[in-house]
Amino acid sequence: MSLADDSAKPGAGTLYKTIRQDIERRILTGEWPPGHRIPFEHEIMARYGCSRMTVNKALSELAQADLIERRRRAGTFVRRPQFLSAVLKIPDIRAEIGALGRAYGYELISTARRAANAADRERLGVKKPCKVAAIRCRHSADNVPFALEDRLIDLDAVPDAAKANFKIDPPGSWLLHHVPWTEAEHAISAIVADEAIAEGLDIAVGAPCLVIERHTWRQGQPLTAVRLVYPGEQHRLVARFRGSE
Amino acid sequence: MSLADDSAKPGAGTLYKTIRQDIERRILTGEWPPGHRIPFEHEIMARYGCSRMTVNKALSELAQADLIERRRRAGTFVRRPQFLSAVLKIPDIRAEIGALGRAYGYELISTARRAANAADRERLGVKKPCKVAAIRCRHSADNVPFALEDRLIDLDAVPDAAKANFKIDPPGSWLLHHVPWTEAEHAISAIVADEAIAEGLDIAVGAPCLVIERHTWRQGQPLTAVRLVYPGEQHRLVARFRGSE
DNA sequence: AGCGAGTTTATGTATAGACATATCACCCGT
DNA sequence: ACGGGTGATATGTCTATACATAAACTCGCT
Repeated sequence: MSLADDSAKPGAGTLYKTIRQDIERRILTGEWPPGHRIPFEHEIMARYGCSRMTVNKALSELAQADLIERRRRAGTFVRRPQFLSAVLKIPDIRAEIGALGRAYGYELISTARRAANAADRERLGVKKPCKVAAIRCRHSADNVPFALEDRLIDLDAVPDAAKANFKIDPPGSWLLHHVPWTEAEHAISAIVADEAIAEGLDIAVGAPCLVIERHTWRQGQPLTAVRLVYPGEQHRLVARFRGSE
Repeated sequence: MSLADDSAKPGAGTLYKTIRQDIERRILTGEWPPGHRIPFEHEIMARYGCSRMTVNKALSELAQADLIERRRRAGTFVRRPQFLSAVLKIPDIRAEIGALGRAYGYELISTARRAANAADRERLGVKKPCKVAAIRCRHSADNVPFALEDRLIDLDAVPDAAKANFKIDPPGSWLLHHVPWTEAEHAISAIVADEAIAEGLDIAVGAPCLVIERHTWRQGQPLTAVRLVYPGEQHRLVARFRGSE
């Protein structure tokens, strides 16, 4: 349209991305604070001299990323600051250690297959009787203990797990590559090492440990429950968050 | 129309959502495993009797959610299993306690304003001299200590913080509502309580504690660094992940 | 065989127009 | 004042079409 800024920034290449980034920038710098009403689609389309669908695509993506909220008839608004959230990536331990450039070691401590007792069912969150596999193992990096794992697998939900050989491959890696999941829940807490943990991790009794408990489901059906214990002062979980790439 | 399955599932309401969910279901159940090529857009549009733009909208959203990968000329493919990742929501502590239905208490322990010393600059990650605010405070729930907070704020980046009154409102809440941020990094670890922490949290020396260290930036500029210490056996961080709603 | 140019193809972006739908704002009657 | 009906309006979905672009494939030349 006529104005000098028509050239705009070619930093994006495509129009809708330019629009999206322009709006994102205004939100992130605080120029448009939370609650602020963003111009209507027809205003933006006039401003950039494009069609409504193009504006709509930019705004839809921002809405999908939870940066803005759209209300029919009312308009589009900058969302109140979300909870400070972060994507916590908890990779397969073998891959994690490999990524650190250290030698991965794995040791199966015990394995059992049994009909689920009350404690197993409670832990997995299943009501009906089922068979489970119970596995304990240890991961190490450069021959230094890295984490202890205590896992239950619902063999009715994951029958293939009965055939898998966990003497060589850790169950976490096997499951991640063979079993699709739809929901996962992590709980992170801190404990002090008791005698068994101290011995397993080669640390002092009373040393702090980080505990991650993870439950995984597929379509509401429990698959596995795992408890990982890390030496707390040596291990850190790091999560980084960027406001939509 | 014509085919029996045209009725499909009205569970979505709109066509593109139906398409999106149909594909999502096939991926999540493993019917279309990682690496599998999804039908071409023209095939899907024939299958549902709709226009290409509608199919494209469904696929674009799945691509934005990282469930599929699209390659020109080659087609659309189911992505390999991502890292087991979870969105860890770390809310403002006041809101967190309020959500638990408990009474929030806040106590300012100490506050200082000074030119940043070497340790401050190291911790914030700034190189140039600047002024900082250093705040220590305690959060409690139902009069039971909940967390200790030790925070640095870069006053050059957040000049308004100099005027804020942290005697009544916790700095985390104030920052969350007044300062837009673009990047955050969390590190989670476990420690045992030393004497100062034990006294502050009213727990025993040697008890396990969960530590969250958070750094926040705006456009690469450090804003604040905070260290939160929680009683480790009472507090759990919970993160739940669903495969795109 | 090896290599480069041209062709094909699936996705990527954009358009103008249409109808649907949720809601807010206003007006009107009680 | 209050409640209900009604119209205006911004977003939500969808279509049919067009051209751009990147990458894989084909083919022919050396």
